Amino acid sequence: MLSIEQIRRDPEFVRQALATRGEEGPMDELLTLDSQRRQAISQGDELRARRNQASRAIGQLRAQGEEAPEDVVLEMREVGQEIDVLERQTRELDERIHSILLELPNLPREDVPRGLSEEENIVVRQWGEPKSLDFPAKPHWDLAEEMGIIDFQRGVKLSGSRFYTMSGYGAKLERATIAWMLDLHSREHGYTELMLPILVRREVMEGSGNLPKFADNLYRDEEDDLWLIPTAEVPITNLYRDEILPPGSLPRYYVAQTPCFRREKTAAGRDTRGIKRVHQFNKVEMYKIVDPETSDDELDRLLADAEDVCQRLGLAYRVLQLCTGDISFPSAETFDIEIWSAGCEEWLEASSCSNCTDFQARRANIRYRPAAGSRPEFVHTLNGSGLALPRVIIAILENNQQADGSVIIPEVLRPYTGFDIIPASGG
RNA sequence: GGAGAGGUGGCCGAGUGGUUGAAGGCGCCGGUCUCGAAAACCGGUAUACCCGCAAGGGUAUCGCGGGUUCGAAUCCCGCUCUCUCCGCCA
Repeated sequence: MLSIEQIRRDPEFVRQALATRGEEGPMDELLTLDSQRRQAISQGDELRARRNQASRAIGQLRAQGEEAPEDVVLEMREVGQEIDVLERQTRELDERIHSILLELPNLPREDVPRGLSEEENIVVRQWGEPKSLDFPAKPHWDLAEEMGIIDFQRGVKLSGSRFYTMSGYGAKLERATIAWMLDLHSREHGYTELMLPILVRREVMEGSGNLPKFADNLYRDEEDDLWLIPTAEVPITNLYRDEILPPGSLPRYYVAQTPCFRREKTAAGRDTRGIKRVHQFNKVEMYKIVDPETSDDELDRLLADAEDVCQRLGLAYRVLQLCTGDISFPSAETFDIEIWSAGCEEWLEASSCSNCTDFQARRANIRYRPAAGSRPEFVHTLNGSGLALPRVIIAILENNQQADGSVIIPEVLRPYTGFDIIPASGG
């Protein structure tokens, strides 16, 4: 959420920053509502002050055994009604302002490349060479099906399109990869491992920025109004909701594996084959809660931690800096990591690392106290996939496939899988 | 799902209509004392909003929302959350 103070102070700046994302900020409306709101508050406060004064006087009279003067009581009764009216006005104005603010995305950092579509994203570096095989490379949907480690048909039978099941070596590979990633981040990169609820309340979704704007991409349990998380970022963002973290408690680094649920309504028809885009997938997510001063540096390190995963797996990748129009709703700056996969011959987005600055902190009201006795300030939050499993599995299968239809397991995973090759018939 | 109890400041805990933002204690910060520390003593210690250049002033907040009243932490109603017991259950 953007701060109304900033909008009040420099509406033109905010308008232009939003424009770089292709968003129109209704600044004039906001400013009008804001000034009306402040006026209503002012008047209400004044009347309440009067009433408090009168009531206190009555209290003193009563203490001395005297009656309250009739005319004062009558007058205050009227004042009370005026206060009610002003309070209702204030509440309405508050709600209108709030609902507009909830729909506005974060402002991009200064150095984010300007641009309205993904065409303007910039490749900032590449690691490794895209693998080319000396035999016809199969896409994973063929390869995995032939091996018997992914069953698309039966996934559809259970849950509909874009669901799948894994078995045997495939299921073990995914479990091993998750465990290895969690160990890497928690043991070597300094993150605290979390186990989290994957069903959350409505206000939790608001705090992270998924509601109200992106309700159509979420699954929901109507009866209890619980929502299935699209990423672990959602519950982690809200861990410290409405709290003031004491001095010395930042930075905090977290890592968690959760299933992620996305309806992908908007993407109907895209990537329909294989497991690249599905309704349920596993993801290892890294998350940081940091001092605002440090968030730009923290983003670099977050990205480096995600890159480390690719490097150790021996997956060639490139890092993209997303342009203003392509960064996600709560993000001020985002780098994507795309890994090369030899079968579908594509760069697959396996990680997205974002600095959300104080955007989520404002929504979720997460603050910290820089020093004992000082005023609370909003924290900065960052998140990054470390990594999304299906696309890593795709890349491992497609890049490491052999001419005989088997797949070599990356060395770092072998202690976790307990096997170093998936035979051509591995289900 | 059934029955009961309860939600007060960072924590514990008092408070059933009138200077209660809220006693007391703990914790924390500063000071005195000390070579230093502890103890003791003294002082301070919520958040948000509004007006103001500032100094300062005002308002709100005792789970949330509504009601009664000149006035509500205190009374009434609804909701919510937590705990205990029973039931169910991996």
